[in-house]
Order: sequence, then structure tokens, then C-alpha cells
Amino acid sequence: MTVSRALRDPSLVSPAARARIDAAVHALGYIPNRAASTLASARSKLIGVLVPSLSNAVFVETLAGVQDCVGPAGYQLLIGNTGYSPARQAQLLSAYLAHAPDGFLVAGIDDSNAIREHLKASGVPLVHMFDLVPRGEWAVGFSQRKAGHAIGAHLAARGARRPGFIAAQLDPRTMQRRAGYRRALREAGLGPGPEILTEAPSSVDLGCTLLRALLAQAPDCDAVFCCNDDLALGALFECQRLKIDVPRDLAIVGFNDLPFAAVATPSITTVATPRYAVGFEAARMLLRIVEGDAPRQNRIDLGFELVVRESG
Amino acid sequence: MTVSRALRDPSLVSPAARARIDAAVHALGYIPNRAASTLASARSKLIGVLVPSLSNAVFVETLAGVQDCVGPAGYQLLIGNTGYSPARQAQLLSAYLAHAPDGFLVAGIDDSNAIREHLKASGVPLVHMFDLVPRGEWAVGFSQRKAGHAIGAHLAARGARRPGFIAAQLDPRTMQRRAGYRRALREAGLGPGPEILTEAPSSVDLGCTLLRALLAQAPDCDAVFCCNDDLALGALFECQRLKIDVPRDLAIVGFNDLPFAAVATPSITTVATPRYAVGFEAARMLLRIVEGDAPRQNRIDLGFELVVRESG
DNA sequence: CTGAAAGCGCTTACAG
DNA sequence: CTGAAAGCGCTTACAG
Repeated sequence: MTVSRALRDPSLVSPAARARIDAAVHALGYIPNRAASTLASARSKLIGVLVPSLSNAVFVETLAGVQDCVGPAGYQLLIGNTGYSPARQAQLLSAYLAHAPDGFLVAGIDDSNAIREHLKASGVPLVHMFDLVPRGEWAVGFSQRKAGHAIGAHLAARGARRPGFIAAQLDPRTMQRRAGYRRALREAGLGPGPEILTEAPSSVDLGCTLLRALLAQAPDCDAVFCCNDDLALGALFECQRLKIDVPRDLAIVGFNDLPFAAVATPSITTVATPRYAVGFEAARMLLRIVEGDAPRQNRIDLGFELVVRESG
Repeated sequence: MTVSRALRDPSLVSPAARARIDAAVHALGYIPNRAASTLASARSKLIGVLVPSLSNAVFVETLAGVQDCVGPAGYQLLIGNTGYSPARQAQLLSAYLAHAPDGFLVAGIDDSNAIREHLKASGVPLVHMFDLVPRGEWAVGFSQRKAGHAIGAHLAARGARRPGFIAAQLDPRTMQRRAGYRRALREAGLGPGPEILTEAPSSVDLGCTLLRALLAQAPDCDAVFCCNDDLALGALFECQRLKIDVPRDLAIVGFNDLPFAAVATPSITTVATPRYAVGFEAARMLLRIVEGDAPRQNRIDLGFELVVRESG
């Protein structure tokens, strides 16, 4: 148990003992057993992270932020992909609870109260990522509504007469962006405009399809807000195929500012979202809670930035 | 301990006992403690997965395959991003070893023998993903060399006189593709052709830069093999910016067949790689080994497919 | 089919 | 600064 002490905090042990222990550890290739440590200390050094998708680069970068924050502190992640399904989210939360994680980081609100109570009972702290919505709970994100509003206002200011909207997945964040966007159009005296919505998962390919559908429904459309950059890229490709000049004939605006947006031809106007920072700061908040140094602020709004480029 | 039995395998217990146990479990919201189970049974139901990158969609899809295979069997993943660094890989392997994983799945060969011995000593089985190289070890993948060869042969057959090559990251798999590609050019009586290589991480943006560098070095270049689709997309964007007609003035070929390749304008010729299947089959192989039913074959070659489209 | 005993490898809390 | 004792919550192996 002097060994146990030396491994956890070398300063608790005399230099002589430390040296002998270090030597033995090296000679034997000894690796402490975390299961035993977890059992004895009631600290697993595991953090459960739930994201709605991994094919969306946004969440991959969020995970990178989380990892960069918790890795140096010696925590490992249990990463779960909910596929935007509340049921799957509940299932993953219970499965992870068996591993006694020290905390949870979740992107996408959990609607089902069943799990909420499960969690409360478990006492495992949870920080929401992206959604600022559940007041009174820990959250790091930004206002999807304001971001959508910024885009609507931009298109109106740019002179769009009949802007359209295309969206996939229709998760709550997308719908919040839409709400802000529509509000901006209203404020600018524009109608709600044509919209093509589908619950299908988002993809570049789908962007092509939705753009065609939009133009079929509203041939006089002169701008389109795509609920994310993948869709925007597909829309751009489709315009190129149809010989529609972007932005002259049709302005295209995306969302997230994924790496390709800046270098597409034309480059894509979009909203840069602080996804890496959301992951990092949410993880930092969680670690502070776990380690008993909870921040006074329970919500952090990281903001966003409209990036105007060539496409609209 | 009848409870323990009922939870692991209900058939071991009488229906009456089972019913009472189920009722109690529900009433209490009881969740078994995996740390205790791991400690007592020497089975963690944890699998360590090491990939070189998560910003590359290839590995994200590989992880999806792994997850879809091991999830139903009740295993959780510890996912580590090595960032193409052998040192980081070694570090992650030791860190994960402390969690006593039942197995490892690794993309990218581990060069450092130090860890190899560590692993051997631990007795934790490991299956390589993508690389078929280490004979005598478990592996699921395909021949990068042959895939590169198929591209070289295709460009030559298509009439390219001076094909170029651009590549980033320069990991072993990329270099194997290059070797096969160069061999095909040689066989077709073409010189090795201009090449722009950089160890920088791959990105769409970098594709733009490398294409410009290639054309600066070899203005008479009439085709380019980009070591992956991200680079190919960047190259395509850059051609559009420079008003270079693809494929008339310059043919572009990528690698992986990421979702956007099929819908770009023009659509991108590439090699479809079985990345989801690599993950799934590697996981299946590992599970069989872990569960004492090791397959007789220790290597599975999943092949690849050249997908000829508009860009070259 | 059910149960009492021992132990997995650590950590905690308490003595020295 | 170091050590003996007890226990974390399960599972294994052995009796009944």
C-alpha cells in the first residue's frame, strides 16, 4: 500500500521507497488495474460522452475538444453515438452507468424523463453540449436561434427577395436555427419562403436532392439557407450541374464552417460554430464539478460567427 | 449470487426466482457494477480501438463497423486517436491496458517493439485493421499496393501521358498505394511522374495547395492521383478556380470513395474501400478469438473497387 | 436449482 | 513516512 500511495502521489512516500518502487514497476512492467481502483475508490476516471452522430464532422471535432481537455487529467472516454434517437440515448446512458462514470457529457437534449431520474439517482453529473436550453442544468453551447437569425438577416440585407430553406434530420438544434431564421425574414418583411424539410440523415448527396426539390417548388428562389455545410456543398454541386450561377442566380449559405467551406469554388458563406471549444469547455466544466470545484456559472455561451464568403 | 446468475444467464435460475429478481431489479433501478464484475471475472467487456485520425471519415466509418459488431455482444469501446504517432499509440496501449481490455483493434502498424512485448506479455489479443502486412498476426484489410496499382493502370489506359501524384500525411498505407501506382506507371512505359509529398495532415484545403504546387512543377501534367478523396476535392475546387477543365485538361482520381465523390461536379473517380466492413470483420474476428473460437484464417482480404466516374 | 466461502487488486481510514 | 485490516461488488468453484 506504500506502492499504491507512491503510484497515486509520489510525494506521499520517502525518496528511498519511491526509487525502489519505480525500479520494480519498470522491471515487472507493472500496470495498475483500474477495475480494482474503481471498485475501491468509487472513482472510475471514465467519462461517458453521447453525441448524435459521428458522420457529422461537427461532433468529431467536439470529441477532440473533450479528449484534449480530459486526456491530460487521466480520464478515458466512453463514446456513444445515439443516432439522434432518444431511445438509443437512454439505452447508452444505462449501459454506461454500469461503468460508474465520473460524469457525462451529452450533445442533444434527453427528452425522456425516465432516464433523467435514473441519472439524478445515480448522482453522476452531466453537462449538456450545444444546447443552452435546460435552465438550471450545466450547459456549454451557443444560441442556435440567434445563429439562424443572423443568417436570415444577412440574406435579407444582401437583397434576397425569396430565400428558401432546406434541412435534414430536423433535430431540435436545426429547428431552433430555423425559428431564428424565419423570425429574421419576418422582421425584414419577407414571407417565410419555400422550405424543403426531411427527417433523413444529412449528407452531401441529400443536399443535391433537396436543392432540386426546392427549385421545383419555387423556381424564383434567389437564395437558400442550408441547415448545415454538407447540404450546402451538395446544393453547390447541384447548381454547378444545372449551370446555375452561385451567387448571382442563387445565393447559398451553410452552417458550421467545416474545413471545405472556405476553399470551395465559390467559397461558402456560413456560420462558424465553436464546436471544438464546446467540447473542451464542457469537459472542463465537468471536471471541475467532479473534482468538487464547481464553477458558479452553470451556463457558458460561446457564441458563433457569421462568415460571409462568395456563395452568398 | 442467485441474482448474479439470473442477470448473467436467466436460464440458470428457476422461473420463480427469476420473476422475483426481475421485479426487484426494476423497483430499485439496480445496475450491476462492471468494475466489480471485471475484477472478479477477469473479463472487462471493453475493447480498445486505436485509429490514426478521426477527422478522416474513413476511420469514423470503420469505428461504426466495429461498434455495430461488438455493441450487440455487450462490449464497450475505448477509442483512441493516435494522430499517426507511434509514440502516442504506445502511450494509448499502455493506458488502455490498465483497463484490462478483452482485446485490441488497431489501424496502423505499431513499429515500436517495446509495446509489442508489453502486449504479448499481457496476453490481450490484437487484430490489425487495414494493414495485411504483419504475417502471422491477425489482420483484416486489403492490399493498398494493389489499389494504387489499379489507379496507375487506369490512368495509363485512359491515355494519360504525364500523370502526377499528390499526397499528405505519408503514412505507411499511403506509401504502399504510391508504390503500387508507380509500378503500374512503369509497366505502362511511363516515367514516375511529378510528385508533391508533404507530411502535413490531409485536408481539402491542402488539396488546393498541393495541386497548385504540382502544376507549378509540371505544367504539362495531364492527370493527378490524389492519395485520398479530401485532397481530390481540394484539387477539383482549385481547378474550378483556375478554369482548368476536369477531366479534359486534367484528370483527377481520389481514394476511398467518400460520400461526396459520387455527387461532386464532375463526379470523382476513386477507389471504393471497404472501411465499414474492415471494422466489422476485424471486430468479429477479435470477438471469436476472445471467446475461444478463433478462426483458422488469420488474415481476411476484403478487396477494393475502382470506381470510374467523370473526373478521370 | 440455490447458497456459503473465498478472492479478484486496489483504496480508505486508522494505527504506529 | 509506513503498514495491517477491512471492504468495494461482483464471480468462481464447490457444496448441498
